[in-house]
Amino acid sequence: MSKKVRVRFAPSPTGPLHIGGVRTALFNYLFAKKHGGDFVLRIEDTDQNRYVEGAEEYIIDAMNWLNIPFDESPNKDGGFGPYRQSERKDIYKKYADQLIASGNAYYAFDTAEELGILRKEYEAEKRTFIYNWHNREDLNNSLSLSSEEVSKKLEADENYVIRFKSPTNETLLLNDIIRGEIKIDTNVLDDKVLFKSDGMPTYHLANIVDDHLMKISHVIRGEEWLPSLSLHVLLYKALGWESPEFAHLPLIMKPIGKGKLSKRDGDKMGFPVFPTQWKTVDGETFSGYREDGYFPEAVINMLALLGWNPGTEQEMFSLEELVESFDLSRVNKAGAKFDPEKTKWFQQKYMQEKSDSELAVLFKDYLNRWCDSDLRWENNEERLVKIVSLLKERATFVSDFWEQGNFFFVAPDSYDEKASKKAFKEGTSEILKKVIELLNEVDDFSVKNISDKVKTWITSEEIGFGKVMMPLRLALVGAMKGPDVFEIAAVLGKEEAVSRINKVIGFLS
RNA sequence: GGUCCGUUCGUCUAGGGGUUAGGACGCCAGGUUUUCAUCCUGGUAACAGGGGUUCGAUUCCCCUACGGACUACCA
Repeated sequence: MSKKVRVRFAPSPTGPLHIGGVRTALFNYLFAKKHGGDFVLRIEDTDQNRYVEGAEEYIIDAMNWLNIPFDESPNKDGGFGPYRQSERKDIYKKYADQLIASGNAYYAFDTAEELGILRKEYEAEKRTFIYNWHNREDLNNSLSLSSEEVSKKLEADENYVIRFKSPTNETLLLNDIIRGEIKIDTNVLDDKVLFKSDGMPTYHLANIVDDHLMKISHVIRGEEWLPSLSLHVLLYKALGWESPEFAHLPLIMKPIGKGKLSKRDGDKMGFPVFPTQWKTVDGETFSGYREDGYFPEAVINMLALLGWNPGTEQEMFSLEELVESFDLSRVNKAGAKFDPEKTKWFQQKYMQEKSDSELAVLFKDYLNRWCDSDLRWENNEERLVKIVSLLKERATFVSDFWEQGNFFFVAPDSYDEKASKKAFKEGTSEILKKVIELLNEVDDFSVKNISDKVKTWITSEEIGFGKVMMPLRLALVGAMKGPDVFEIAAVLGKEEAVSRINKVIGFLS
């Protein structure tokens, strides 16, 4: 590649960035880094009506959480700014004028209402209304009007838009890195609005101008843009510019049902579609992966493998490994249904890979945030690391440490009903009293010492393990779950363990 | 409706003219763990249909069906 690789992620700040957008950003990032290029964030806010407060901050915050840094953004000028289209407003008109001068565009004075009525009429006759070569001479524009009339309207400050004059009878050969060659008959194209009556360019114009001015080499975007590709290529040609290369990514679809994943699907089906939580001004809340306890590595890994694969059987990828392996030619053409289960699986894998001390810090943070402050031992680091190590293999989220191991902090105040029936029998009280005796005889309350003591006794008395272990577990935990009983006892300490056993004995009598 | 894109297990996917069509998630079964989970082993399950081309097609071509996107002075 002779030209420096520069790609951009160009979201519109109309709300939170959903998982499909994140993947587009990720693929752009991977491609840029793979080729030693730049990754640019450009905010496409040419539609003032749809602007949502906080959306831009959301995007940056979410990408930060995911550890995908931008080389250039509104906060980090790399010599191609500004990076918000609203701040580039003055740039675009000149190019629209240039297109009019060269005969590639024209003024149109039809109002939105007039066109709306026309569309309805066409629809009623089961015809399709397209503003292009077949009717533009009959509509209200600088092609149908005399130049005097046009000048008069312009001087009178009448509202107008600038439309692209699509060529006729041409066959366009477009190239997409992922899809290959696409043939388009220019006669089916419509004369898209390039410049709106509010003085702002539409996406189409702004996009081309900015990509050119920012020296973007590759445009990697969602498949929903494929139908506009011909317009964009035509615009580059009309402006006399070299067109970047294009890659249109497959869409992410709903896990069940039809259509592409939309923002409300997540909370309806029980999984997040946003990287981080989002609250609307009306107070509606959309859940996010961050707040639901996912690690960013897990989200990235899952997203990378949605629509792309390395061609090997490797599934776990760090960001660095993704950069290393990524290749646009291995991106799929077909849309992919989103699978929340697979995300959970990745999360679990990353959970297992984290060190105990790292997890202890996260768990402590969780405890401080969500649990009563009078929890015993909460500030004992060593103990937390131990607890986390015992609980890790049965945890997917940090919150599972609490759900799976709250008995480490709080004595059970009830005993699982089903398990009680199985464990609490005639003679259980006597057995537990003996266990207390045994525990009291242990000086160094280590797992090995406790275990040896109790097991030796069970074997010599021929009582049967179940009769001892089940009530003991219930006494310490309150249910038939959790790590090894002796591990738990050791963490609790002699005093607490004995106290809990005594509690059961009291409960049984 | 029109235009364009697509179609391999339920899902994500590998493969590609001759394969027992491979992996992963999920699910099921067995083993380990004197609990639960983890873990291990095994199992279930797919080339949308019809025509060509070819000695041979899941793979190449065409048609149909189905799915998707777009069809705004939104991006």
